[in-house]
Formats: sequence, structure tokens, C-alpha cells
Amino acid sequence: MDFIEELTWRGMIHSMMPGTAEQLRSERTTAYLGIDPTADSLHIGHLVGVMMLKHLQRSGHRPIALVGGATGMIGDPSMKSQERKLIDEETLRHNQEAIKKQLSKFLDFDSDAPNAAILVNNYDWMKDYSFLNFIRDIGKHITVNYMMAKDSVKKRLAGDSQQGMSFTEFSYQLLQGYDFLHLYQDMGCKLQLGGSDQWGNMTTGAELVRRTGGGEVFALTCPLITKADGGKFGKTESGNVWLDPRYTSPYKFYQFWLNVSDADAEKYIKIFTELTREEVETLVKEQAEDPGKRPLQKRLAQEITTMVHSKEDYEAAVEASQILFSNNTYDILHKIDEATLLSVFEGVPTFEVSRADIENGVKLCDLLVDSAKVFPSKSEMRKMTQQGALSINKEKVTDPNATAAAEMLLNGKYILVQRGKKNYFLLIAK
RNA sequence: GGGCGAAUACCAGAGUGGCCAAAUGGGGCAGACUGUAAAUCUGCUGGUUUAUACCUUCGGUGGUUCGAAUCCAUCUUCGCCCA
Repeated sequence: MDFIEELTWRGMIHSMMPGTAEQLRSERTTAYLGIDPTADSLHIGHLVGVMMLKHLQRSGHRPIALVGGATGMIGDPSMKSQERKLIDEETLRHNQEAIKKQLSKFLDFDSDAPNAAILVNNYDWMKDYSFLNFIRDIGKHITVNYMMAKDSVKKRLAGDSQQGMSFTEFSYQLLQGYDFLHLYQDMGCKLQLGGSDQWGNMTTGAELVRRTGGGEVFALTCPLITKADGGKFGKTESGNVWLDPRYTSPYKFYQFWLNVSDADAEKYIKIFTELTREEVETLVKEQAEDPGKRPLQKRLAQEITTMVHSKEDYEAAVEASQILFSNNTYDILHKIDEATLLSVFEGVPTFEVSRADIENGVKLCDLLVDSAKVFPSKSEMRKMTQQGALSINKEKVTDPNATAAAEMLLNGKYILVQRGKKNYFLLIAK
């Protein structure tokens, strides 16, 4: 199965320029995908693009991951982002290295294969490019009329937009377009991959290549990932879902995928895993027969947690989930030994609290707001508690004036606090 | 540089002297039901030791008034139009 067929059945193609499929069939093609180095970790929103690169490499083509050190400083107007912070070069390099490390779980950077992946940073070729040279060499090839016709620009210029657009933002597409030209000339890159929101920028690049040297290059976009209920994909209460375990623990990461809605599960498993078409179809059938078992979500969570973290992390997450969400958790908690308890709660937010406070019967509202940040404020804590959202060691507490007691300590030092159904906190008495 | 307009809680957006912690919608959180799903229903969504109460908030500052998100002055920021 070639690259295009693969992406097609997975639902990962939104649009492509005419001739793209022919190009990929005719020779080993080099293709690139841009990534903003705004943090030193990727989040799952980046994953679709990364999977595209992975499929690309698997089908024998050469992937380039382009870290947008230069473009990331400006901000793409099509993301209607606020102003960007300028990141200094040291941070940029640090982020670049961290991102490469994460990418290497998906892509082969190091082998001698002719299609080994490459990581580049457009800061390297943009930083010494003077403004004068840029507008002379690049700017003259693209008309303002052409640039204005882009959706991302039109939207911002339309009358109902209360936000103007700076020249900097306007120039963004030219910068990104130049990346394509540069990679084409330097590395023979003939294809750009990206999200469908990048279409305008990508065609500008292709246009630039055509007008400067007459070369023909292509673009292929994937659909933006959505949720069936219209919510934003990849966000949780605590923000983005990161690949870096320091920002999102493997347990939380696993839980995120396990909690995907039925309506989205099939779509996601095709995009974010490498399961074959037959495997996916089998799972879909199982899901239809007994939706309560959630075979799709479980497999999705398994595959992706294992790929991003490790088999051990996945197994630990499953074990923790089973203990936390089983019906007899209360009994388990009181029997469990310390080592198991700690391993289960790896990845669950932990707070140290004073043992003396607990033995003296400190009020829970003080304990859970001041000593441990389970609730943002005492009012909040009171409201939640009255609504039945608070559990201590899996036992519901509904009295906002309740106090702590030494009997609450599991193994003499731990307290399991639960806010709502899915948010767990571990208190350690010191 | 000139003219016009705008700034309200997470977002959008009403409010144009007291009944305003501020309508409504969205989002978010929680509860019930379930399958750690969806849909639905319910509650909450500035803070406070638990409140028909008090405190802080409507771009900043100063003023008018018994009383200001609301009126006045000034500053800041943004948008639109003209040069």
C-alpha cells in the first residue's frame, strides 16, 4: 500500500495539489512538516503531523521535520494567535533538541538508510537573511494581490474582524513559503505536509518555487482533528496533553485516550496508531457488539501510550486505573502495601501535609485548600463538597466542615483524595 | 496628524445613576443516569468559617454624587475612516 492509499483509508487526507500522488509514485520523495518550537515538548496536537511523517518514512520516502524557530517568533495569522513571545536562541536550541528526542520515537533519524529523517530549523537560514535581501529576492516574486487572496488574510481584513493585522503577520506566509523554496533548493524537498489550516501558506511556498526556478512541488494536508461534540481536541482541564512525562504523566496520558468518546474512537485509532485496516475493523465490530467494554479506546490508549512512553509505563497506568476505578477500591486501599500504593499513584498529583495537623483534626477545607491544592478556594471546596464531589479514600464526604483524623491515613501516612470522578490526589503525611 | 468608535467576569455580549457580583449564550467544573462514552436532566462558575451578610471587581487615574460599570475630566490601548 503506498503512502497516499495508506493515508486515505486512515482519513488523514484533507486535500492535496494535483500531481502529488504521481510524484510520490515516481521517485523517493523528500517531504517536510513544520513544527513550532514554542515549548520543549510536543503535545498530542502535533501527533497527526508526526504520524504523517512516520507513514511517509515507512513507505520509503524521506521525512524532514522543520522546527520553526524563525516563523514561530512571528505567529501565523491563520491561528489567530495573540502576540508571540520572542524566544532566545538558547531556549530555541533546547526546545529543538527535546523535540528531536521525542520525534525519534516515531522516526528513524540515525540509520544509514537513504530515507533517514532529518531535522532542520529555519532559524538557521533566516537569522542572517537581511530584510533588504529578503524583500528583494523573495518578495518580488509574490504579489500583494496574491497574498491578500489567502483566507487567513482575508478573514483578518474583513469588516467584522475587530482585530487588525500587522505587517509582520502578513509577511508570515512569505517566510513559510521561503522555507519550502530553501528546502527544495537545498535538499530537493518536493512536498510539504501540514494541517488543513496551513493550506494557504503551503501553496504560497509552492508558488514561490514555481516562480523562482520553475520547479514543481506539492502540498498535502490532513484534516484538523476535531471532537464529535465540537470541543477542542487535546485539551483537558489541566491544559494540553504533552508527550513529555514531566508535563503529562503516563497515567494521565493513558487516561486521556481511554476517555475518548465512542464517536471519536474509530477516527483516532486510524490516525494515531499503526494498526492495520483488518485490526481496526475487528475492533470496530467488537465495539459495536459490546460498547461498554470499549475495545477501541483500550487499544488506542495501549498503542499510543506504549509508543510515546513505554510498555512498562502503559502497564503501570492500566494497573493504577484498575485500582482507582474498580468497585471495591475501598477494600483494596486498606489492604494494599506501601510499595504497590506508591506505584499505583505514580503520576497522580502528590502533596506533603503535616502529620500533626491531621492528628489534631484539622478542617478538611484548610487541609485541601491551603496545605494541598486540591481546590482553588474554600468557597469552591464548600460548593463541591455539598454537591458530593469530594471523597476521602473512596468514601464520599458531604459535610464541608468535616475534619481530618488519624484513621484516614492509609499505611499510616497516605490519604487518597478524590475531586469528582476522575481527579485523584495523594496526600503524604510528614 | 484629523475625525469617529470601542474597552464589562474564561470567551462572546447585555447593562447607560441605586433593585448590579452584574442579564443571556458558549465554554468549564460537579451531581444523577451510564460504560471512566454520548445524549439528557440538575447545580455551580470573584473572594470570605460556612453568609435574606461583608469585601474586591466592569481598561488606568482623578472628580461629580448620599450612591458610579453607568455622569465628567484625563490618560492608555485597540479598531474604522481621512491625510
